[in-house]
Amino acid sequence: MEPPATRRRVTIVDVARHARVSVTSVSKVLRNAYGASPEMQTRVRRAIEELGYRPHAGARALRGQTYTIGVMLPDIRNPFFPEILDGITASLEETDYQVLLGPGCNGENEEARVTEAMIDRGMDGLVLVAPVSSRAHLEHVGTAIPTVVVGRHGSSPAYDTVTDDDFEGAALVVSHLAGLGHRRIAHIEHHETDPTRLAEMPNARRADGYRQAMRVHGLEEWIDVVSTSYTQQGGYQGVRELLSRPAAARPTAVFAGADIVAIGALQAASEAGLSVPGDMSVAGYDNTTFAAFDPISLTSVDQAGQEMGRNAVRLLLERISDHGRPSAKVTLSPSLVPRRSTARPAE
Amino acid sequence: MEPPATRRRVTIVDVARHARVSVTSVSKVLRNAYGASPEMQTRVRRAIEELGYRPHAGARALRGQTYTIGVMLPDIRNPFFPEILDGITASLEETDYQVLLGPGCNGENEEARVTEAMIDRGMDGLVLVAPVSSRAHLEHVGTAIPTVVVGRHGSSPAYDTVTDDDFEGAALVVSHLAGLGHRRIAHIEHHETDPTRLAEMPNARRADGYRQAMRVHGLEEWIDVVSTSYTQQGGYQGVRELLSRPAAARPTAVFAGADIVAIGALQAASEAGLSVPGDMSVAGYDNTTFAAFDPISLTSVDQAGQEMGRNAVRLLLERISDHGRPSAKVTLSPSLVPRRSTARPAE
DNA sequence: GTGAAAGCGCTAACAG
DNA sequence: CTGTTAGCGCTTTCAC
Repeated sequence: MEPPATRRRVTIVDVARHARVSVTSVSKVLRNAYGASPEMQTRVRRAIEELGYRPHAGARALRGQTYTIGVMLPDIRNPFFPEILDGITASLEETDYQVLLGPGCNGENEEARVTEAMIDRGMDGLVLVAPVSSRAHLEHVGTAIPTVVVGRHGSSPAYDTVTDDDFEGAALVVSHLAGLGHRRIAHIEHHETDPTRLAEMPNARRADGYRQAMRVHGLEEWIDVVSTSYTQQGGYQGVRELLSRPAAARPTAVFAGADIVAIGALQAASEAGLSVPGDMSVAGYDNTTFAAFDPISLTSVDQAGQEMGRNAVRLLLERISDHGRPSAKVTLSPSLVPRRSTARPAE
Repeated sequence: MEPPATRRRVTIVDVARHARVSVTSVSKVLRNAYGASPEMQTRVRRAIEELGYRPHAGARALRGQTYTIGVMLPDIRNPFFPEILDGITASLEETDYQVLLGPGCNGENEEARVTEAMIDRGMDGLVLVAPVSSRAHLEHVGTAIPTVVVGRHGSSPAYDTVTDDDFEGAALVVSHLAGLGHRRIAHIEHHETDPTRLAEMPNARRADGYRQAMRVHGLEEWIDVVSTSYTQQGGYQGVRELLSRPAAARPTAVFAGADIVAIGALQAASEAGLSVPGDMSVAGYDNTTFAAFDPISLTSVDQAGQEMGRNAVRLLLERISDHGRPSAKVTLSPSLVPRRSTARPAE
């Protein structure tokens, strides 16, 4: 089966000729720019319609905008991130902007490859969700192109920031569990050593929030953090480690730093013959659809991902239209969603 | 905090000047084109390195390639699709190509918006995963730009195709359940009315495969298809409907057309007080990480998503380098992964 | 083997 | 309000 040949693209010149106007006028109509009479507008729009014209983004990139927003998600498998994405795409739906995503990244090198690819493709703005890159790289990106960093603490003049109050979110979980009567509450965190990330990444803030809340509730002596990673595997290993201890040192409740971690934690508990919440309470973070899944029914912290996405777009569009405006930071408040995976500890 | 000003980009002219050669030579080195001496190559590469030059994709788009591959995924929440994506990105890792994803689509209009945006951005090739668009639109896309359609049956001269043998996959499930002694095996499908999609979409093929396999096993009289959708909600509704029947007409096993459907099915069974597999066996399709999750342990069909992605890239690169080559179709064989959610029916 | 120059489709400065 | 035109950064003839 021979593939059919491709036809030449319709250009702005074709439209201008067909509408019997200049290319400038067509360009103005395309960009809703000032200085095109209503009748000219309708003529041009009709010609565009009739010819099926669409502007070539590459050509636009050389002179102006491409009407493209790049979004970088760290892990497409983590069910929390689609929420942010939904907020972003919904906000952009009625505009001329198009969203394109980078493929999942794990590590600074891949992030750099993706962000640079987006810059090279003349994108008008970037939304970076929970990037792990160094502060210096983020500022490099923010300097080259309007950028919003989502889900990372610490602000910069070079980019805007939208974040959840992870410190408070962790406190909500600890308060909930302490209120149920738990004392030995353990936390499974994503291991972090880099000093910048230790200060800025959500996982580090959740661990800090956990420690602080434990102190506030007078549970200082039970502070118990297991360092693995924010993956299913990390949760599994974390609970295995907790269960390998002498019975008296085992926690009655586990606060997993993310729902995906809680999944692995539940798996390890199940394999060890423990019932949840009978033998052990488990709480997560992100309030993903998985947490709401009835047979699991995981207590979790809701971060309002869509709201984060909407805010990111608002800031980004503001900055695109005014490159000079001072950088801004938006912090949203999380809320706890109690479900059946947490209950009073056994006597 | 005032954002710092952006510097002018390094261009090919800067590189040429710095290396004391012509822009033509630099261009040749960039594209590994014929006609550049080894010493010229090293000089140019050194200049590129020293200046931190990266070619502007928009400018390239006007004359040649952009080294960008667009991937359209139908639903970022379905955990099967990341597998395909992994196969794609892994195959492209060592090349100069960059992958960009379209945001999740639901419906023909959104798909058209995304595919056209990708064409307008001068992408070199497209991988469309389980698109719902009309055949005509797919051919329109395939005519404009090298395209591989993944997970959809029916081939075309305008694009290449990679697909799983969904018909066989469904048969594997039915054979497994029939082998366990089940007679009343129900199937939850994604409702489809469009004639093209009825012939080409995987969900329709799975339903056909189910019916055919039931006949082969002499279970014709128990054929029982519930039409909902390939979502968690669809699975939930499907089982609710099955359970609303008189006891004698209820199935002892349910074949959900996708793991995400099985999730909802399990939820409905759980709410109805049924144990799985004690009171009802449940099987899915896609072998997602969720299926392997121990507390669930869902019997499922493995589609080798990464293999699909790798094949898609291979076909795409072939076609990019030879637009005229006849279109190809690759069909992969699925395999069954039995787990604890299926067992012999109760007496 | 190397380089000068045309031109891809668009935007924006400028002239009318 | 409308049109002419230079030029964005690159690839690609076509001379040399």
